[in-house]
Amino acid sequence: MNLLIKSFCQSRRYLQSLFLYKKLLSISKPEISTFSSILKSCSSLPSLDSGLVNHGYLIKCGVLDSCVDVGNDLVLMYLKLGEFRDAHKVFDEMPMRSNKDVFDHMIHDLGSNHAYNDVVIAFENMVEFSIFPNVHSLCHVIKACSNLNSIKKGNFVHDFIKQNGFENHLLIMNSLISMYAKMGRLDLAQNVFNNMIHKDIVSWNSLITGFSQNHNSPKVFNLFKSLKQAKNPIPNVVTFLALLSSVREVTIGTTIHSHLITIGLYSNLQLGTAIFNMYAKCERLDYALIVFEQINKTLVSWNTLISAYKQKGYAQEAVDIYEHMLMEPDMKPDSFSFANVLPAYASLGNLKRIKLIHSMIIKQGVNIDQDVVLCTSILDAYGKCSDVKAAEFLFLFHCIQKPNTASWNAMISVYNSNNKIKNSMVVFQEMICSKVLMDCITMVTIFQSCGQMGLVKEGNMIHKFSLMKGFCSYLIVGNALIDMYMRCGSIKSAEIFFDLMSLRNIVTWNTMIYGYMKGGCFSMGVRFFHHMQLEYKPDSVTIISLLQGNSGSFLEMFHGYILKLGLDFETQIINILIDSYAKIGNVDKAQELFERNDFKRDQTSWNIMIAAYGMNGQGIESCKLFTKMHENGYRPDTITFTSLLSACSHSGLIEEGCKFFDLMVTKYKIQPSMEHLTCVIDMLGRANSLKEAYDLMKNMNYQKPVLGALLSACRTNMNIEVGELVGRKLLEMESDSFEYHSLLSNLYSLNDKWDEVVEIRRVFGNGKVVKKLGLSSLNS
DNA sequence: GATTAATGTG
Repeated sequence: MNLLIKSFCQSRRYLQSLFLYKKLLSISKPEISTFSSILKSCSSLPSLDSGLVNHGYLIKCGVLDSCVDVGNDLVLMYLKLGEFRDAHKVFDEMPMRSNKDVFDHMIHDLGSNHAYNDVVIAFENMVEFSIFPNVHSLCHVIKACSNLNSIKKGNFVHDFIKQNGFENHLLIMNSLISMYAKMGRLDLAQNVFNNMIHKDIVSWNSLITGFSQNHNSPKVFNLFKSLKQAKNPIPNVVTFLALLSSVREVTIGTTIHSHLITIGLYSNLQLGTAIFNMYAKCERLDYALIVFEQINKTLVSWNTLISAYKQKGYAQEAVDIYEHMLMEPDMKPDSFSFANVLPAYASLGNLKRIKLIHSMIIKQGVNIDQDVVLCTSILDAYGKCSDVKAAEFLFLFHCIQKPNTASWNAMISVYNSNNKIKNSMVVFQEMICSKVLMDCITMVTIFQSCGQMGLVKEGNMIHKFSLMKGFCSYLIVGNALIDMYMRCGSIKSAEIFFDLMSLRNIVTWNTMIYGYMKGGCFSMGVRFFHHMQLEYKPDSVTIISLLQGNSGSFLEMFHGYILKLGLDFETQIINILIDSYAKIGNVDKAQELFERNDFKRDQTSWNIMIAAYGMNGQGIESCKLFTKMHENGYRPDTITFTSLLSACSHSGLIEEGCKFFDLMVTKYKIQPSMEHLTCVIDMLGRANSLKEAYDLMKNMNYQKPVLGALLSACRTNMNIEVGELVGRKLLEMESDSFEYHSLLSNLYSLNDKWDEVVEIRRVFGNGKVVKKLGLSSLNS
């Protein structure tokens, strides 16, 4: 029975342990170690009543007089229950206080269990009862304050330290530096550091790391210089890790890299990872890859590589690396790998893989409830692939434990990208009510919501809100604000804010130009284009912005600007020109640019030219170019096939299109995207093979937007058989969708199936369908 | 029993 009680307690089944304990008392006297389990149960439940009863029993049977451990456990129980006076009383009355530092023990216990709040409370009570903590406890308390991010509590501990002569204690001072640094109070950290008479390498490292984590590179390098001048202590691995993460220029990085080779630290695994991460951040993925190949590969280094490629926008490469890693023996992805690769799959629109990873995460027993970062990553991935329900589910049932700023932002962004702006606004309001802090990205995202729906009134209110909170002085927020006003058609408001900005960048100018051109104010757009050149050289985004709206008739004029600026050698800009000429139907000019001898074609150029032929009805040329692209050593990607399939579908090349689709799936292993499937449905629809299309969808797990397209195709083809299958499936997935109800009942009505129309109308309930279809006679 | 330490989400 004693054993069973202990095991119940260990598996956190405290009620059962207490229940069994009561039974045990009626039979015999428990073992000493059982008391400790029971006291733990009382404090964990928590149940003060049971605690008091047990205390009484322990006094009655005299255990407390003979056994110090049980006494300590009793003190601990009262402390955890928040009954500090009782705890102190028991402590005071203990006849054998051989183990005086029960409080210190407890702080150690609580600290190791990350119960930071309790650590601080225990410490405050020690101070109140004049029990002197030891050095170890103080270190725990400092760490606890830092994790709680409470400057008030931190100051309290610091005062205690000053008043009690711990000021020359190296460990404690180092902990204080680190605490202030983690709170972002580098001023206070520097103060502590300056006042230290003896400093060791940890003191220096704590401060340097602090500045490095707060993105203050100049300070990091200055401190390093001082450290070298002081000649003592000698920099170590930790120093260089901080240094490397502050490097922004590849030349400096290379210097450190070679220095590390000279002093023989290069073989250090952590440093190796930090070195190639540094190269990746300095836009030198080529160097990064070389270093990665040189060092011993660990899970961390793989994860870092995936993250580097993903962050630089190379989603396909990130995915390839991840899949390569899976092939390595003994390399099992962890939550870092998943959080890194999910956004890559999301930007490739690969819902199937996202679901697969989600199930892998569950199978591996990773607890996403405890991992906000991972949960947010999955949520966002679903959102980007239009699975809003899955994203909502994750937010509500997993992130809800502790959604952070990023989770909230992700949820707003999910609604934005799926055109559910009303929901974006609701989430934003809920976010204001929650205790989570907002940041610049929150503001940028919510301005996107307003801009997308033209909600100028709301946008204006949130503008005031962010002025109040001080977000408007950040460039990204200001730029988003201008974009919002422009999209809402409030050009005047955008201009006023633009004039007031104390700091602008090229994005600011591009946003203004984009807004003017999109809004049809061509002459203002051109004026800004000229004006910006006093400060910035136009980039590809500027050119795209110029070519917005119905500015096609100005294309030749803009082409002239580009020539004058000498930008006609930049691949990205030529790509845009090809695309623009194609869009106004001048495929010859597009072809001329593409075939120019000095044009450095890239993958995108080929994709764009394939699409250019396609949108002008020259599907056969698209197919020829596809072959040529292949001959030139380019591997077609998902966008190539989007262009190719839509070219085939536009030009009625049904057989070719279906062949390319098979090629894409079987040879290139590319997961069909929504666009691919929509093209295929269109083609099969023309061939009146909608049943085949439906079977294809079955293998794609029925993605809603694609099914919607299929239903439309059925309506066009008057195919009631397949249409019914698809329509019913869609309504099964989203029964309240007006769009699907209306599509299905439209199909029925076209086939004169009026009973079904009425049934659909009855299920949907509010008569909207009928009204929209102009069938008001049925309403009466 | 203790202080700095390579990879993650929007």
